[in-house]
Amino acid sequence: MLAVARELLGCRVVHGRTEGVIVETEAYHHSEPACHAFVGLTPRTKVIFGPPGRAYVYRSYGIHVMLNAVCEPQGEGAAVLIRALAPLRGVEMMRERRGGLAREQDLCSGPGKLTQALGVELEDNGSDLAAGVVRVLAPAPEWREPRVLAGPRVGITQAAELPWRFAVAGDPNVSRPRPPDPLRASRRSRARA
DNA sequence: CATGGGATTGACT
DNA sequence: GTCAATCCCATGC
Repeated sequence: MLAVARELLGCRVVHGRTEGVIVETEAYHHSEPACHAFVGLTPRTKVIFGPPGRAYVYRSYGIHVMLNAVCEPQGEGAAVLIRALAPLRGVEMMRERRGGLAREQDLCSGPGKLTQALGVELEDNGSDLAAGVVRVLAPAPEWREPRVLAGPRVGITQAAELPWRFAVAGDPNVSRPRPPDPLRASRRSRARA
């Protein structure tokens, strides 16, 4: 599951004529309390315990739609939350859906933002990410093996210490707060000293 | 059937 | 930095 969260970085998400490159993910597993599947098998968590390669889509805080990729074999509750994309295609459509924002890096820089920009709906819950309305495709050559930063997950109160958030280093579309980049940090401390 | 919490965002101070 | 918006669903009476 952690390997999947890393490998999804650089992959593309396609919905209709809109497409983006995944630059930030978070892993969740039924063995830890931040995961919806922690409570066991219920109508809500059924998809997370189901076969891998499906979309787990749900509404958060009554407002935002979240998109996850289910992983691990059926019976094991694990999913990777897709937290940010680099817009690739259909940028004008994304802008319209997001309310005409000017900056491209504000279109998909958060889990609720990217579903709004792509038009992902709650009805996409349980759909096949290889053949459904929402698809995940292999990375383009230039997005293979990006430099990856890991850090604690965002916006949770349970199991907050697990470093299960992954982001492409230096990408402007990564949501805030950004995981610290060791290279930049060392340069800054050198400049200060 | 009523209640409460949550993997967020944007507007405001 | 704070705060409200807003709804699905698990849980408890």
